[in-house]
Amino acid sequence: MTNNGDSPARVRFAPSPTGHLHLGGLRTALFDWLWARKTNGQFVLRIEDTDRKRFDPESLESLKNGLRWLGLEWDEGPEIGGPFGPYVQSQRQEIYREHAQELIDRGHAYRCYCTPERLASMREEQRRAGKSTGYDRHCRFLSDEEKRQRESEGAKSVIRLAVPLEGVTVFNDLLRGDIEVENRQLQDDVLLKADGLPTYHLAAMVDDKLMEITHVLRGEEWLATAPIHKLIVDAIGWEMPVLVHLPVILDPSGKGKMSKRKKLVAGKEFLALVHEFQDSGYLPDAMFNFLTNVGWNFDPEQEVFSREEAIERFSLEEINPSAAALPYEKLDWLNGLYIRELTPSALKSALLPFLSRQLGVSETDLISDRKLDVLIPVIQERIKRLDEAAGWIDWAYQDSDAISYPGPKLLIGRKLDAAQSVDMLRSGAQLLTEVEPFSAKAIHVAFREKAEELGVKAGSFFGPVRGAISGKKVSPPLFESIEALGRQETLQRIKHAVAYLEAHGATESG
RNA sequence: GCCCCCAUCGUCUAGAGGACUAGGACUCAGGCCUUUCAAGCCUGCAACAGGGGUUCGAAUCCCCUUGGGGGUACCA
Repeated sequence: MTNNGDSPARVRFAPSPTGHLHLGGLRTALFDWLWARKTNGQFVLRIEDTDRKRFDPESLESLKNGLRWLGLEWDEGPEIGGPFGPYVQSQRQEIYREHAQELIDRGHAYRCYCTPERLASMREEQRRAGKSTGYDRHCRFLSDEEKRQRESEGAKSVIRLAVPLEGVTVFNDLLRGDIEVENRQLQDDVLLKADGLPTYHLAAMVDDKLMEITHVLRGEEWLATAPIHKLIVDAIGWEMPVLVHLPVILDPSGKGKMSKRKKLVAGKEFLALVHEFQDSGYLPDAMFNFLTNVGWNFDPEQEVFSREEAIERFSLEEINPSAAALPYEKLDWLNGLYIRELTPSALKSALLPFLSRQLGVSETDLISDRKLDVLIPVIQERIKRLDEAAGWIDWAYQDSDAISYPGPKLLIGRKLDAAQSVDMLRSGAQLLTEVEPFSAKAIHVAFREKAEELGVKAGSFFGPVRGAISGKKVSPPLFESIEALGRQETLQRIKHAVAYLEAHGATESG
């Protein structure tokens, strides 16, 4: 029964388009994809749009974008088709209806005429009586006479599964083994709704069979309904696919299932939706690496690995059945690692949309901007997310007179007073008017020599200049920054800083 | 309430009866390096939920308790 990885598996990711894809869903898809690739099988994308009330047309794009972003191309499904289509459940209504009818014919299902109102009041009564809620099977034992009566009245009906009144249902979960549930704990769940559309229970079982799915990977929230699925499959006379219930992903707080809402934990905002991670500048490769190691472990001694390595080693049996919270800090660390491994030009193109948006400069202007070529290599090891780059270099995109100093202190070197700092700035300016070529390297050498000549520490000398050109106390390495800015602009800023210090610095000292 | 699942450092995890003085990673702390900030390197803090069994021997197997999670819809 267990597929150990040699025979090609057919797995499916079957999201319902009711909202944006979140990381839990993406992780399920990732494991699906990994298993399909590992076994040289197929990864099928199926859209479970049987809930007309919650349907959100935009979410379909979000879903597909998320999968593609991570590099999880599907072998069959929407847009590309395949031999088992259609892959959208709303286009398969007739198939479900036939199977529901077959179930009725065989005595495993029945029509229920109960109104939503009756069901609601029934539940209300059950609750009041302190009993557990559940359908009371009112219509299951209707006489033929009564049924004819309802039909002639034109009463709306649903089709419910006739769960055996006694006995136990046993199903197998690959990670947890056999699980037994007493049938009296089960409900006569609805299979076909009044609008003619199936519920998940029916639709998923029918499609998994018809699409020849061998392994079902799904969230643990489905574990409780697995007996129902086993009953349905048994009733039709089919075999169950291998079931693998993936552990739920918890909120960063470790409390409760991760929701699609942003959560504030310890004052920090945590992301949950795939597009949010995309917009924050997480790299697909980093996310792939990260997600693969939640619920499964590549190698306890090796945190970083490629997709190919992951495919090679992945196995279903090794999946950890216990729920896990996402280690966000580890994601940031990994993302920084992947950013550092990029070539400067690859990083530049990855950065373009972020910089353009945050700096207000068009992408085409940025592509030809020489400043970026100098600055990107030096901020590469300083950012963990792509959206952090702008904060490191925004000063280079402001006009010199737009640079505002928060106070004289920024321009005063360590262990120096304002007057001495002015001297430092002037020395620097003098150096910069003469240095040739105007490159980080040459500037560095000149500044070093000057610091020695003046008998001051490098930090005392460089600090005021850094403040002068960037308006910040923390900035990218000084000499690359100066090179990026260019001689004229740098001198301009130093001049401004000197003027500022002379006007405001009299009373201050370092 | 009832049913089901789960349980190793703060977090992600390794561990499938003796190789465990419980390993790795992130975070955090300290140090080195250093023009700020990073990156890098080194060191350190930190866990088998509790109680009973089984066994010569238990983080590993069984039971109970506790804790956490999921389900309890004409949602998926």
